[in-house]
Amino acid sequence: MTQLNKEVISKGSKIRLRSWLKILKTSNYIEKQIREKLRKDHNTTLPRFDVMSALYRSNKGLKMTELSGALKVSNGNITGIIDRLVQDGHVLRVAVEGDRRTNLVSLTNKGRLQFEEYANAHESWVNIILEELSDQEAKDLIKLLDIISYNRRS
Amino acid sequence: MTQLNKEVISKGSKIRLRSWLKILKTSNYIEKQIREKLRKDHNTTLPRFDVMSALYRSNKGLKMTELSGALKVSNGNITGIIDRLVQDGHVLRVAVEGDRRTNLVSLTNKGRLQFEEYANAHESWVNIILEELSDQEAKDLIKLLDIISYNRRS
DNA sequence: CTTAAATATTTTATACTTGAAATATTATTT
DNA sequence: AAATAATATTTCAAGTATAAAATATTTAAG
Repeated sequence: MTQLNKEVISKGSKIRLRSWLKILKTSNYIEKQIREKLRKDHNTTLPRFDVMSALYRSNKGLKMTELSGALKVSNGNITGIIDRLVQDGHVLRVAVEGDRRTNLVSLTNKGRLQFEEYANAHESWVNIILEELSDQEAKDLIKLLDIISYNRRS
Repeated sequence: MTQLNKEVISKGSKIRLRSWLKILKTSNYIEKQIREKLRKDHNTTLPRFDVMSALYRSNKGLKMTELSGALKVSNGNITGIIDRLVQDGHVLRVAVEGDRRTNLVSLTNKGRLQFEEYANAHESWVNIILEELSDQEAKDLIKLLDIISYNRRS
């Protein structure tokens, strides 16, 4: 390999590395603010919010495995989060007749109302955090990020 | 507020929300692959990699508080990670004369060599994951993400 | 100089997170 | 039908993460 080639490759390499570090930094920066808001203003956590969000979008409820699949986390993880949401009265585990392995998890009325509150607050926080981004820039950003996970398995 | 205004605001609102969800999804997607690679190929973890990376860039070592500040994590968190890195022989806690509260943490030779190995692997993983992104797109992406944290305190 | 304030770090309690092992149940194969 | 495979979930051990309390030490004020 020539010296020139090495440089070209190395240059492209670094800009992609920098892109990733920037994505990570931005993501952590936003995530941190949201976690803090959820904790302080609503006494909840991002994982619980995410689980409730997935349940909110489904009518009939979700199985544990469907939840872990949707949020791309481990099965064992979901168990603990659901345990706590059940304690809070936000979520219910319902036995499925015909298959005693499965539980269908769904929001209680309380959980449903609570999530709507969270979701409204969440949307306004995000708008404040991203207020410097124009509509067009937001669209461009989505398009660029789409390139990265274009041919993704999931 | 008129119906039209509501719509305009709501529209802008949603595109920013979608941007954030996309950033998060992309970041998690990449992070997950890197964590898995670090664990399987190098028997280490992302937090340890991050700590070693910060130490690698500093000559004289860093105080615990400087580390937690640099990585934007809690003080108590760093304690545990350093404990494990010390056990591995990758890192050293050196007493600072003149202030017995402080320890200066730095990489051992072993840790320094090890990190260089990690870093090379890391860069090539990132290049593979982001290979669909052209140099120009990578630059554009960075520019857009910069807008978000433009007037950031940190 | 001695109390009070500030700084540096660790400890603690709680919650997340993972992958792997264990359990339980259902479906399939012989 | 009995053994085997597949599916659904929980349990477990280890590591990460936070905020708050506890410790230790240094600095500053009176």
